[in-house]
Amino acid sequence: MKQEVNICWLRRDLRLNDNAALYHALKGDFPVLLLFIFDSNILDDLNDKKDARVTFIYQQLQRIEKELQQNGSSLLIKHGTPEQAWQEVTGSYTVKGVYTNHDYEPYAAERDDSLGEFLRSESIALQTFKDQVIFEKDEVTKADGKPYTVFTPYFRQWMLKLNNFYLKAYPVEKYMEHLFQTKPLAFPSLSELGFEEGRQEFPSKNFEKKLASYEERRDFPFDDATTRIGLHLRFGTISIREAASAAQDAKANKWLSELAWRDFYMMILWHFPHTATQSFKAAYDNIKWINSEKDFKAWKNGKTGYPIVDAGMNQLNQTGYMHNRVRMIVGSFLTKHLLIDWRWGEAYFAEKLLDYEMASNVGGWQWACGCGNDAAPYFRVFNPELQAKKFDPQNKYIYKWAPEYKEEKHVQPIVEHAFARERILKVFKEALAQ
DNA sequence: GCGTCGTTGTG
DNA sequence: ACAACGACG
Repeated sequence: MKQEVNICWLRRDLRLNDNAALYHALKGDFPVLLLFIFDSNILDDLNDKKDARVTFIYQQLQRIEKELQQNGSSLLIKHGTPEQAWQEVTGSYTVKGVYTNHDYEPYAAERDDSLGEFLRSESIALQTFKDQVIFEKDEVTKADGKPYTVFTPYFRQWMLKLNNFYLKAYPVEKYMEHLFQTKPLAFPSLSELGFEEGRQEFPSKNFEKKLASYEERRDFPFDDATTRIGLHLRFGTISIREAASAAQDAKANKWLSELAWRDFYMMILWHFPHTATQSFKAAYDNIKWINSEKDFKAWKNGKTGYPIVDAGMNQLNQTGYMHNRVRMIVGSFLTKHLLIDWRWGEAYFAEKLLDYEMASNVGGWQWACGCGNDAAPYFRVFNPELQAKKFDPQNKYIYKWAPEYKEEKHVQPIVEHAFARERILKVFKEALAQ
């Protein structure tokens, strides 16, 4: 005899508190069973079997399972394509309704569209909610209803619209007794999923103490002045509402604006999904990239001969993290000094960054290269030495991550700055004239 | 008919 | 936080 349940499908919202879909599910008419799918469409593309992000997700699910068991419930875990997984779920339970939170990436949007179709054919309602941003796709628009493509006016509107109601937590705790009551369900091991335990150390969720000095110190990569919550926002282990209210309480407007950048890029990716793989400014896809494999390898391995670039790439390779100021420098260097396609850099960050998030990563790379909406102009070429002098004046960051530069004998730069600058100005000008 | 005051709903 | 609504005088 199949049991009647509402399903709440967790994806990038791995928490039981302040969760929009879970709140609405628990207020529905049937007991709520939480579902997580290890999506083979995504996992099969990961080359590293010790991918730290998989380890992180796995740990978070273990924590959620513990919380659910304390409330007499258990997490339903599936492994396979979403189609297969949903066939199994609807085969084992009488699913009365499905609740899930919006995901704005092109793959996710397609996946959820086809789930909606499948559920409709089974006469099951799918209800979806805004959860991972403060304002989503159509909430902050120009007067004519069209999406903003420039951040500054977008942010002005975003701030005008912000009020305490949008920052209020969904009181999920009050409705926990509406969870589906069950003996613990099967919990696969990491190796059954085809993975091994990777890096264990993850940034803490204790970000509030960083807010006071954030604006003043955020651009100095040696300082531990940024909050490092990108990973937690990526997987929803910190609620965006909690983050934004903390920013308001601390009057940390610069940091709040960074949360708005995140909303902005997700909104852009939703309205312009082609920008995941193509330049926002189409003319920039005419650029004749050199795309030297040798130079790309040198960049990846921190062997460009530019201390700040090499230090950044070493930090990324060793920790899965790079300070944002340095992300801008290495991004500018790859695209403008080496004339390598921003997509190559984007893909490398996607592979390495613990806090990888498509909208922000694509947005950041297109910004660095100049081909994005509201991007740095193409003729602004970061001078890596001046950037280092300004933001790492005592070489503390450089010596920490690229100690070889403590030695007197210098590594030969793979390209000379003045030459590279002239070259890129010419190449970009030609491409944009077409 | 109209201003005001409390209540309700909203993400 | 704010708007919409309805009761009240």
